[in-house]
Amino acid sequence: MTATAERADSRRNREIVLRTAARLFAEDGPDVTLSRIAQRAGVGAGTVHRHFPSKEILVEAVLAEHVESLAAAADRWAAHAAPGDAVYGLLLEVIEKSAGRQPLCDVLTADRGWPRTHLAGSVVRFRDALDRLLGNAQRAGAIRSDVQVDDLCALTVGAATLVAAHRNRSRATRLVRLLLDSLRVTESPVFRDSVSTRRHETAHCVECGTRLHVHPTGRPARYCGPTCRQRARRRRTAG
Amino acid sequence: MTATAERADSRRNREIVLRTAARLFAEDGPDVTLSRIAQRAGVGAGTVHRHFPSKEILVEAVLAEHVESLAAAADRWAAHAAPGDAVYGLLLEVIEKSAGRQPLCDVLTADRGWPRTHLAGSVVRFRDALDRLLGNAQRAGAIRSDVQVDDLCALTVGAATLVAAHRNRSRATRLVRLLLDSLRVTESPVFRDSVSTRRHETAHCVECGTRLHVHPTGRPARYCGPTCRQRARRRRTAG
Amino acid sequence: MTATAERADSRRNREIVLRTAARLFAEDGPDVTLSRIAQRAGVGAGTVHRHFPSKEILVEAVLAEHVESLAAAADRWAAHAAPGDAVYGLLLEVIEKSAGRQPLCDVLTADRGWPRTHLAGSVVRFRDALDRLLGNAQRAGAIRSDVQVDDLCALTVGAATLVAAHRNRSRATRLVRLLLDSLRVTESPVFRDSVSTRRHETAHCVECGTRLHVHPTGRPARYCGPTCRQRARRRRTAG
Amino acid sequence: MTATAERADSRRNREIVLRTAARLFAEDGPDVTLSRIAQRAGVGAGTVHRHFPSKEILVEAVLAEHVESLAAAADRWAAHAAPGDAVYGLLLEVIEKSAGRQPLCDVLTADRGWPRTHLAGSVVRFRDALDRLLGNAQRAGAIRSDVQVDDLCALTVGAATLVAAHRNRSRATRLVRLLLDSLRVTESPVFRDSVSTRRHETAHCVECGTRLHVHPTGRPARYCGPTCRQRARRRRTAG
DNA sequence: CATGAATGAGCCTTCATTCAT
DNA sequence: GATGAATGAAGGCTCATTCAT
Repeated sequence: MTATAERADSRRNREIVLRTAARLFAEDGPDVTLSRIAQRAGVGAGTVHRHFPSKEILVEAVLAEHVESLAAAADRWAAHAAPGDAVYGLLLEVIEKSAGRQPLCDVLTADRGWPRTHLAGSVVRFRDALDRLLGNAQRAGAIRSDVQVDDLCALTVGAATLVAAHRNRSRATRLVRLLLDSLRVTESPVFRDSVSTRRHETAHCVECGTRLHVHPTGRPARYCGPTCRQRARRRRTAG
Repeated sequence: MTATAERADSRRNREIVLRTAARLFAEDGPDVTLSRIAQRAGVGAGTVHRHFPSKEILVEAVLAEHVESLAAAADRWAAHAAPGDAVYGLLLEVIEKSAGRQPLCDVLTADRGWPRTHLAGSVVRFRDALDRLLGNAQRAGAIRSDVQVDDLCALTVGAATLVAAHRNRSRATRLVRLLLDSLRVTESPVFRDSVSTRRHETAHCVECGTRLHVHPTGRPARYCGPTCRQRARRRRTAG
Repeated sequence: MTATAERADSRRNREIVLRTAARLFAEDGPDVTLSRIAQRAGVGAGTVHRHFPSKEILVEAVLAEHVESLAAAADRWAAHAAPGDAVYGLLLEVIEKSAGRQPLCDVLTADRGWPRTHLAGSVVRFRDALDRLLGNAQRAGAIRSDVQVDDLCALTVGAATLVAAHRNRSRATRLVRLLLDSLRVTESPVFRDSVSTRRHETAHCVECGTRLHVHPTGRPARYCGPTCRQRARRRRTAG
Repeated sequence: MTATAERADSRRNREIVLRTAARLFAEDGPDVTLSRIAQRAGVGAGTVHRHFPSKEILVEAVLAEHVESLAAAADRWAAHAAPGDAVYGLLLEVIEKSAGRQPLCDVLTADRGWPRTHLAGSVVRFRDALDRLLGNAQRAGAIRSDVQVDDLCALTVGAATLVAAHRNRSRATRLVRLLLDSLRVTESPVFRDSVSTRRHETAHCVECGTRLHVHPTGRPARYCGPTCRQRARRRRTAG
């Protein structure tokens, strides 16, 4: 298996370069030099070019991998959560994962011509998955019927930027949750053509967002358990 | 008075360069070359460097002027609008004006070390003005009491990105309005992830965001008056 | 006249770079590096690129100037010499001037696509002038009537190479003169096929070159054996 | 016999690489990359370097093989043709075979320092063989006595370039034959400076180039005697 | 011994900055 | 002051060569 072994070695290098590039792009923006990436990855400049013939292709590969993971997340949420939870859960996950990754914006919304088609495919996969989740949630009455997948993409991008811009990460997250709530159905005609009908019951831990079982009677629970309750108390008394 | 005449000429040149740079940065991103700016401004490369010794300084000057204008807008809203309207109006104006200007994000939130202190001062002025507006609004009960000025800054940045990322500008604007509504007071606990919160009734001019008096019956008004109705019509027919 | 003075300075630089490039191309072939040209010209790398935005453009400029001078020579000979002398004089001058400048070959004969049209124009000018001289000489009976301008171009290129290849320049020149005499009119049949060539019989494996035994009958073998046949097939199917 | 088998395999690989390199050098010039050669040869880059430690050595090997084949051709012509036929036949064969192979020029005439002495030896062998043929032909009166072997080498190189430069291969060949005829003996002074003089009447045996006595009347003789007439007939009937 | 991935020096080119005019 | 040519330090990319598998 000599050939296989060598290929494994090469693939590991590719992996290292990709990961290093992703980190540096996230940290320092898209203007990082290839030499720096190569240096940090511990390989020569030529190795980077062997795996990614041009810088643009490297950028695309990084983005593609990210979008790929987002699409996987969408599939995960679709499989394991109730319609309403799925969209919100996915959006939150995407926002968290994408915070600070500005070029991701371009890729999820605008369609620049990328040298290879791989990325475009991933984006389509993600948008389609998101669209399905959105449809399910709307049919379940968990989200306004006038929301479109483009709205969600732009919202995602904006929220990711918000999170990255905020000095306090946890406040940012809670703010994003508050904003996302705007998408839940209401009777008010904000998006002009919206016709809201039903209102479904869901509840999440105020601290960590875990879904809570809703009891038909009694005071609604705010936390998923003592851990989160205590954590919230600590923050209140600290503030 | 040759000296004075020359100084006037020089100042005009500075203005032209600044304005051209602002336009090109907005259009083509922060990687525009100085030669292009000089060429578009109709001056030589040396002139640009006389007024702005380095590219970073030019970038800072462009940002500073933008933030300056935002601060002025804040003052305007403070002077001429009710507390509640002022914050929302200002936020919308800032978002509209900043859409697509990504480096503005950095400046409003993170404090990168800029070569000259001018920009930092402008940012402080803006934040202070925004803070005052926020306080007024909160005292007037028009905005949640747990919102801080940092939240608003990050929100601004995120919304600006959202608007820039959305393919449909008017949908984006309406989406942003919907999100901003989340900040209005509710009976729900602070930053609660609020499945079971009810939204109260609000309505705003879809053109300028001014709050509208809600009549209990009849077709809801969409505009605050003929001026905005006409403006919206003009945009529709132009599109 | 400040502007004029500066432009004069710049033009001098351009001239220096062009001349240096011409010399180095002639001396060391077309693979000289731009840095070396810049260094020898006593300017920075950027200056070379200001005047000649790409290496190809620089090469073209060098060639164009050369061809330009050849065309001028053609005009000179046409104006000041008898028809017969003019062609031969021009050919000799062109050969002398072009000796050792191999890329000139490409330009006078083959039409590669050059980035700028300037060069193509010069070549056409030269060929037209040469064609006119040729016609005149033929009408005057000073040159064989079956010679075409393409023959002269190729001859020029070959003779220039000959001169450059010969160790003794003056012998080379006299040899070229002798050869040129072949073009003068004779009674012998046109372009007589005057020397016998005999081809010998051999065959080799088209893959590895091993000599093959030639069977007097049957379809000739192309490979020395199954190994090479298979290898060739693999390459063909690999595309 | 593993060692023997391996050695045979290795030698075949060497042959393949050499042949591929020769082809690519001829097709695409001397700037072909080694990777391309390796790829086309169906071997790895390392294999190329095992057989030819540097690119220059590979180039030299290609040239050496070519010159080797030219020397063999010289021997063949010496063995099987009359003195006059031999030189002209060889020159034509060399020219045909070398057309378009510019680096061959350098090798036949100028002595660049090649890393290995192999090539120099081949060149010497070729020049010696050519020299012998030249002497024979001169003694047979088939070629001007003032021609030296250096002249022939340079002429070869020039003619090869001419052929490569001409757009019409068959015209080029005939032109070259015409030029070669200049080397046949005449009564005119050696290497006459001939631009402005008239040519005198000469006639040569079409087969071996011997000068013929020109009768003022009657049909001009084509052959120097029965031998050459018969030889020409044989060739005509064989073709 | 073959393979092909890794290396890194060097190429062409760009562009912020300097400086002579 | 204004101009725009000159500068030269990187940046992206290539490719001959080396080396681990």
